[in-house]
Amino acid sequence: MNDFYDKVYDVVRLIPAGKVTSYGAIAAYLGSVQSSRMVGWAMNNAHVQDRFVPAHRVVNRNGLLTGKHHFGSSTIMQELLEAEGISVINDQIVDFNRHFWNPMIELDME
DNA sequence: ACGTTGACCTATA
DNA sequence: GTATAGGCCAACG
Repeated sequence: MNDFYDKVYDVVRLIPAGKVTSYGAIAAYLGSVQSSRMVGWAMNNAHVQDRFVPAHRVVNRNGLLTGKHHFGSSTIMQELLEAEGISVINDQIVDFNRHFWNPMIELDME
C-alpha cells in the first residue's frame, strides 16, 4: 500500500475515542495540506481495509459530517460519534474545537 | 485517452 | 457571509 494511504489509516486509527480530526489536519501531517482530497479518497478505500478505520472520527474543517453518506447509512456516523460522547446536531459536531484532535500536535509534540 | 467528479482547503471578490 | 476560483491527485464513465 502507498505510504500516503497507509499513513492516513494509521493516523485515523490513532485518534482516541471522543476525539475528531479533519482531513486537512491529516493532510498537513502528511505534508500536503492541499492534497486533503486524497485523504477523503483514502477513506473511501478504508472500508475495504483489513483493520477497522474509525472514519467517523474524521470530519471536514467545519466539523461537518460530510462523509456520513458513505457509511452505508446517513445516521451511522452520528450514532458512532454520539456513542463516544460527541454531540452532533444537524450533522455538525458541537464544540468541534473542544473535540478536535490534531495529529501534528499530539503525535509530533509527544 | 479525455473529461468529470470527489468523504477538501485556501484565497479572493 | 456567500460565491467563485484555483489547486491537488485518484477513480469513474
